[in-house]
Amino acid sequence: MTWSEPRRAKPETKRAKMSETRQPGQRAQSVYKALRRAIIEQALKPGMKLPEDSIGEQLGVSRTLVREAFGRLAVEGLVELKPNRGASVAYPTLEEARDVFDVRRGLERMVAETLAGNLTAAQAAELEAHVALEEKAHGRDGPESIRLAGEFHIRLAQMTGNALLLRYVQEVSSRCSLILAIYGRPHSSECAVSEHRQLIEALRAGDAARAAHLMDHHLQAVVTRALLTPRGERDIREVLAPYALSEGLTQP
Amino acid sequence: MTWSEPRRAKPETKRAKMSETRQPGQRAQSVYKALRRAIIEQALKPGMKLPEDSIGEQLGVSRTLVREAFGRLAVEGLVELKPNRGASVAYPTLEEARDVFDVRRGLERMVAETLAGNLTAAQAAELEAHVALEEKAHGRDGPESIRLAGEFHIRLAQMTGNALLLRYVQEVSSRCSLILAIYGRPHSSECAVSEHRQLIEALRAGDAARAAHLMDHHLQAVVTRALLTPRGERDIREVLAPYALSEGLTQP
DNA sequence: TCTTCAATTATCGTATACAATAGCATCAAT
DNA sequence: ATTGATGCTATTGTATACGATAATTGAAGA
Repeated sequence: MTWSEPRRAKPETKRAKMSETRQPGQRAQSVYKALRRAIIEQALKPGMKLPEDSIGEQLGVSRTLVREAFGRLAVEGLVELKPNRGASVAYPTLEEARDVFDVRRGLERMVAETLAGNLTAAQAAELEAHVALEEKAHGRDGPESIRLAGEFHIRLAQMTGNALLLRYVQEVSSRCSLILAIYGRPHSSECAVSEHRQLIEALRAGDAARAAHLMDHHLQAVVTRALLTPRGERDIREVLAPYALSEGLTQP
Repeated sequence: MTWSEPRRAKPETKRAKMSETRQPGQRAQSVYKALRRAIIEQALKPGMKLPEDSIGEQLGVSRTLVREAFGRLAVEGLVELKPNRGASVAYPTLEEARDVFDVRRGLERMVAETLAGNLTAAQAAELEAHVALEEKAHGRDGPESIRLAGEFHIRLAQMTGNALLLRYVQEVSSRCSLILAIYGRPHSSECAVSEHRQLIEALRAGDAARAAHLMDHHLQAVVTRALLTPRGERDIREVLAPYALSEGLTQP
């Protein structure tokens, strides 16, 4: 590429945003995001071993960056990091699952209370549009439906304008995906569309108490619809874990 | 070292916990904890630059481990990580500060609601004892008083038995320390002892609504007592930040 | 044939090496 | 004297190297 005016320095400093020029730290972020998505979409299944070498090789980076990503994912509870035994996709216990859902209910209640009466017209419209999408994708296309339902909650959190609240909601949402992958029914509808509709209505009306209440019960419903169903202990892990623990052994 | 019974395999697997034998990953953890404490105790002041080399040298580890610690601390919002410019102790804006306090109020309300009516006698007694300590350290020894007040909230979170809730409360507490270091009054009493006493009483009585309400107002009081006092923009940073931002510059 | 021990291999934990970038100082030109 | 360019230095981003630990496999003995 030739520059018509190579003498002037300033225009160059503006970091050309060409697709080729990846700024540093970007690749680490990419690894993190790739793994995160893979876990949430269950391409990497709960409990699966995550060797640093093979993953780095696959993604075209060194172990260093993979390790960095593991660190972040471990903080978020998506991978487990055992000393000298490496990383594996987290396999939350039922107790941890309950903890996550409890916290999630609390956080999303905050979201509802914050948003009640403070939605702009544009925001309300966007939420309605989102629910419409959910309705369209309802019966067919299971994964898409699940993704949309999750996104609804994320959008709500974003609308609060509270960055920390958003981060926490994202984190518990991710972990809920994992949890439902393990303990959820195959076709639990996740979020009933009508419940989302009612919630929007309450937010619009500025009825904080009702909005919070709806959100709380909505998430509670998700739990009872999906969770609480160890579905026949489909995994030997679940069966053996208590025995292993009582013997002081670590589950493989 | 000689083993009297080297044939039996089981006793060996118990990993001897000799003080000399540091298990791997331990050193990384140590670096993390050291930096965390240093930041919270304001040995490392907000905005201070954190060069990887010097810190690693000081702590006797390589940049690798320092970097790992930075990653975790960045997730928790205690350090800021800018590409190619390294790490520095976080310097939360007033807006971020408000976000943190809002989330904290929500989280601790959860704690209060969870604990109300569920305190064992032993737990109640421990809390009373803690408050007694706070009272003793009230006037004198500022730092100690602040530490105790913070610990009270951590102990409450621990008593819920919800590991995730505990982690979040710890995180927001850390960040609140940073925030108060920047925006707090020199001698804000932080937590009024009487408010802690009232809270314990409500928890004991099982009055969830009153407990939540007390907690909420207690933390709100902390904010108004301490925060909201940019104390005369004592730092040029605060003054220049908006201008720098509007010009796309990053504050040094 | 089954158990037990030992050697091998795979993988991790940490340090170091090397390349890239940003900040700074020096110096020339107007 | 001030402004802008240019090379130097410090520090970061990433990869690789090496020692240490755990998994595995194979062999030997019962």
